[in-house]
Amino acid sequence: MMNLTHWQLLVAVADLANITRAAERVGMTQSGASQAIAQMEAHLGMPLFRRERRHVAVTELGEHIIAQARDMLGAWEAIRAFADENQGLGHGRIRLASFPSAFSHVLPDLLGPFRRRHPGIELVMLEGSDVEVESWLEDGTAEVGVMLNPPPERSPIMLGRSEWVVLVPNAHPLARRSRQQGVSWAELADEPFIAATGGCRNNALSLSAQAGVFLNQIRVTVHDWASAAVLVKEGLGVAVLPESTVPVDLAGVRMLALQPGIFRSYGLVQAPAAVGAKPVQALFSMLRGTFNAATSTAPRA
DNA sequence: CCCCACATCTCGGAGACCTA
DNA sequence: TAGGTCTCCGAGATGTGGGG
Repeated sequence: MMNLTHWQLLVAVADLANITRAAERVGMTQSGASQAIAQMEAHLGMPLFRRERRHVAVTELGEHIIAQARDMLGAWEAIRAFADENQGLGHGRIRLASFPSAFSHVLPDLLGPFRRRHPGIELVMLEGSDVEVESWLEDGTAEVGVMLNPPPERSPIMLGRSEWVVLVPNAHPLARRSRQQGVSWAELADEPFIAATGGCRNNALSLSAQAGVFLNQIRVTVHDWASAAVLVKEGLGVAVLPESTVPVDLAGVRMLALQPGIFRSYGLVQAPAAVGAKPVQALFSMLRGTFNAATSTAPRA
């Protein structure tokens, strides 16, 4: 059975001459795309692509089929545009406010499908601290925002949950501990510390204060979580950040649990004044479909 | 309408092959 | 030898159709 994604994949492979990048474009994994193409070729009973050394090329028969696939997708886009216009979704604007780490880690993957689905709706990104985001939602500057630990009464779409971890250089004595054994705030009080805020009031400094610990050796304060991780790698000190913001390929750094554990969750909420607006409804409807279908696989941020 | 069995799809991991 | 690309395989998720 072939679905719309299969046809989009076919056209993407023809455009990009690369199965991996075509898979990314249509939101599949590379292996899934490879199998889907093989399946389509089997279904149609003819090879559509030639697998060459560094790329894939369209066969003569494939050219004919892909041309028809383009026509078909074009017709589908026209149908969708008509449906959007009919529902008042042909044009509009959503101002989306978020703190920086969500902008860089979560929102690109999340909003791509919406942009493709509703090209007439403009998405305006507003970057600020978590305090600013809340204020923009209240005064109507933004229609939608990413909130930390959003209250259930705001019916948030939960985007993820992340554990706060301690990063230490591999050469540091604490690096000999197991991850689970972890490190307490008290043990960090006199360590050279790299304070990262991520643009949030919820950060290592506020969390240590809540734990009743004063960090005596703050060497540097940075805005970006990833920068703090790099500074740890350089041996400037230790840092405490949400695990999901730690670069996955960071060598030379050990990650330990913070004891007792602290978690942060974050979700997308609507501004009170925007509830009921059609573009916002369309965005939430699409995202709820995504997250309800796979709540256990919500992306990390 | 619900449940169950079967078919299909998608994913991650492993491995083969090739190039720089 | 490392890195990039593709295929194959097993497992889990999802969709579909039939029976009660």
